[in-house]
Amino acid sequence: MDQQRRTGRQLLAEQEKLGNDVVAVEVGGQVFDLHTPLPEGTSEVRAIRQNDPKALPIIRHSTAHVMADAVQKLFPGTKVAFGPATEAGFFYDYDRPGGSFSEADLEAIEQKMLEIIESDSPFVREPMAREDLMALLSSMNEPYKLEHVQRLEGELTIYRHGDWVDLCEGPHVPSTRFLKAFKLTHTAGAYWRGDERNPMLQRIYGTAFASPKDLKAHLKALEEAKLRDHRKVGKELDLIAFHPLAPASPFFTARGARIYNALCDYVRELYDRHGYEEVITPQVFDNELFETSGHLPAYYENMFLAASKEHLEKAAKEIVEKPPADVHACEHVMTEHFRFGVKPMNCPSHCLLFGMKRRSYRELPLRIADFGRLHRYERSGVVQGLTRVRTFAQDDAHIFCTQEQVSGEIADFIDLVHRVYEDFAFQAPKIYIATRPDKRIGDDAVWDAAEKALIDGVSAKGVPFEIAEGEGAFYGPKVEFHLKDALGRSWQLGTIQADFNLPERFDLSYVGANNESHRPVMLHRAVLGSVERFFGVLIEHVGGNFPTWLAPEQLTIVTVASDFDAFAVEAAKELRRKGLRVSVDTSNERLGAKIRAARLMRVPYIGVVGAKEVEGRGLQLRSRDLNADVGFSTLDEVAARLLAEHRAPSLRD
RNA sequence: GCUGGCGUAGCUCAACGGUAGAGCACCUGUUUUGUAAACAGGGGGUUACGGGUUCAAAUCCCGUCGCCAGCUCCA
Repeated sequence: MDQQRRTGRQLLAEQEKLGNDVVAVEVGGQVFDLHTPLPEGTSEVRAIRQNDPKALPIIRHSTAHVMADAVQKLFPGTKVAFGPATEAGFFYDYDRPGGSFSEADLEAIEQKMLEIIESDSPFVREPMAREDLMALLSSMNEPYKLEHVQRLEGELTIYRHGDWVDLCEGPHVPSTRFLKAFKLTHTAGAYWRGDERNPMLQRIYGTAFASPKDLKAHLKALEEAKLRDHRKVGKELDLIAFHPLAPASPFFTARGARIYNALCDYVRELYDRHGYEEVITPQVFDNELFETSGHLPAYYENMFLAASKEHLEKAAKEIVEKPPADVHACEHVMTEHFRFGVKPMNCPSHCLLFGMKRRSYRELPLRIADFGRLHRYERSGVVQGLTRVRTFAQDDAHIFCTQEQVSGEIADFIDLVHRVYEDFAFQAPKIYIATRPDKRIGDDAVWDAAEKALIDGVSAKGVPFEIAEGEGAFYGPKVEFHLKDALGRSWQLGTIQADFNLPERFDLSYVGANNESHRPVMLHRAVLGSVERFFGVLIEHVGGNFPTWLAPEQLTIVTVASDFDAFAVEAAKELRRKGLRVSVDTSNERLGAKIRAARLMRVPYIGVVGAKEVEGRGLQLRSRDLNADVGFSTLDEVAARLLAEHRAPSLRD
């Protein structure tokens, strides 16, 4: 090794900074193994120690190698594919001749991994010429790695530990003994290279940390997150229900509907202040609409089609009289006769509405809002609680405006989104700009303009964003606002999308100041996004403890004994007259049991009524959020206190 | 849709080839109660559905439906 290119280990040793907790080194933002020669002339390095955040992906990736080693030792003939570190741990994909891995297999693998870690085998990096590497992978009978190497460019390296070898660019921990805390968590199928046309491999997920303490904390956090799962909490609090006869289609119970409507009413108040007009549009349309909008060509597999008996008869008749040549032709005959489609989005009907009248530039920007129910057919494997359903409503609106108005509308909308998320005490959302997908309508020049409009609009606000390549809607690019659920899964909620395509397809126009006809731009936007999804994420965010302004029941009045029931009922009536949501528990239970019941339902306030309260015409009030008895209050004081929290924070006077 | 797992009372779970059970919830009674569970009694199940194996199936096998974790796809 030449003098100029020393390793991180050598450098740190010279500087007496080499502890036994150093995992790797960082030079100018790049991470190297301790034993890898650093770029020429490097004299300053930063040691990445075990507790450094940058150590985590290294530890996890190295653990993935050890897992793959263990798997191949235990299950000969198993081939390996990819095995990266992820946000929460790592995985490795395998092609196992015998099929999948069981729970028992995972335990055996963990045991074998412990042996490998115990052996304290150094990870060794080895640059290799392409031909040698391909020969090596062929001899190892690793077709996936071989295929991968053919796609790779630049310097190729392998990593060894013990007798195990993997095509890998590193970096890795110095030796297996640095892996001190790991757990294999679950298995899953995963397509090779993420493409569903490819064979499905077996994936084993695991996680690893610098110390057993960190691992334990992580596993505990996962357990706690599970307790917040909106499917569990939503059921416990009697907010939502599902029935097998309506798969992926939530029922909102009376309590859940209260919250649902409170969310919509909240948005309606904002609409009043931001110049939106709410409309109501049909559910089912002649499919000609969806031909025009592009949904049938580009969104067909997500649409529910609807047919009447007459349509079915006509289709049947044609099929009997002129039998179609194949399945495809038969499908065509049927869809030709199934005249109706259930709307999957509101935009087509809003285009119809815009086009029904001669429009003036004076009307623009025209902001049309719609809580219309949408139906989208989602494949059975993708649905999930409230966050991915087949029927939902959005706090949807379409803004028809001039080119010049676009950036102003985007800026206003971003303000609106941030204000709303603050009202729900969410962290600032992560913003993505989703660009043109492969499956799309419209010319590239139009997409160029639309993408530029969004990027300019967001940039003007100075908020950070990332580009999500190819993730746009089929009709236009999107700005997406993402929040995470209790399990750390990220969901798109709000969005604003620039659309130059639909106005074109619907031939929309307005009369300008110059008395000439112009094409409007259309912005699709939603703040909550899907109300269903927002509800689900919100349940998890508040852990079922809905703030007073959303709580289905704001106050439960409980009586100490049945003698006081009459006053309790009277008090509830009086408070309800003031617009509060109040219930009375007159069940034949002891006070403690009634309090417990109300607390389990996460009611923000509990009011106890006994002899003293009847006499003073008030309640002994307990606050859920303060977790304390707040003392005696007259009914007027109770009303004032609750009414102060009765509206969203930003709407309070 | 794909891979794997799961489906027993309203809920949480037991029984894992040999008579379907518990706690909570529910109903009825007793109790009149002061801040997280009073006591007693009672009702409730074609073990998701359909088929098969077996003297015997909740239990084993096949199919359908649904749910869960991922993958692919998306608000």
